[in-house]
Amino acid sequence: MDTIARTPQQVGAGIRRFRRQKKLTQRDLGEKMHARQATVSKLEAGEPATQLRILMDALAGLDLELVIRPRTKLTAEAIEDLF
Amino acid sequence: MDTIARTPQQVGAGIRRFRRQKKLTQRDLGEKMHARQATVSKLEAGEPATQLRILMDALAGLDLELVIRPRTKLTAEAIEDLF
DNA sequence: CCTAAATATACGCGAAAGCGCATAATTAAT
DNA sequence: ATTAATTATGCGCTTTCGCGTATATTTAGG
Repeated sequence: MDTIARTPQQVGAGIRRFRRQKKLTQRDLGEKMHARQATVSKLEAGEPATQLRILMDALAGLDLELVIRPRTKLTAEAIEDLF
Repeated sequence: MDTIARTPQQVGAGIRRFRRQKKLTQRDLGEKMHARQATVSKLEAGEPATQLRILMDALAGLDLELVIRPRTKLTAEAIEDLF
């Protein structure tokens, strides 16, 4: 359900997962957050220079939020999530 | 303990909170993540154009991770965290 | 108080974002 | 197989990063 992310790639993958779960296209999400489809594409690809604003706007558009917390010891299940 | 973030400002505030908890200066964190003290300053200030790479490097430097999850209904306690 | 430490801010630079616009390339559906 | 839908990429442009370097400004200690 929740997604753990430690790299830009994992952040992008998480966004994509939730977007698809809500049956939205990149264009749909882009409109909600006033960004181009191409920008959503780069975010989901894990482009490391993506701006924080883009990430937070995407999260808002998907009704998601971030939690910042100490790194957890990875369980077998969590390790799967990283791939 | 964990920090909820829905805006760049809240992300920055969370980073700052954890950094101070670990008794690190912006310079210390900057060295760990190969970034300037000034860059850490902007991240913590919630500069919305901060790059995702900078955020993830800071989290790694503080041994933190992100969780992406559906927005929660805010409890009284969580509301406090947002300020 | 005074000073040292920590944080915020500034300038010039090269690199790259996100933009509008447009089009490949890939995937899904019939 | 075809076609439609979705996603990835490209170009020229403006904007802003993060960098090195340096300096205000604020905060914490003695």
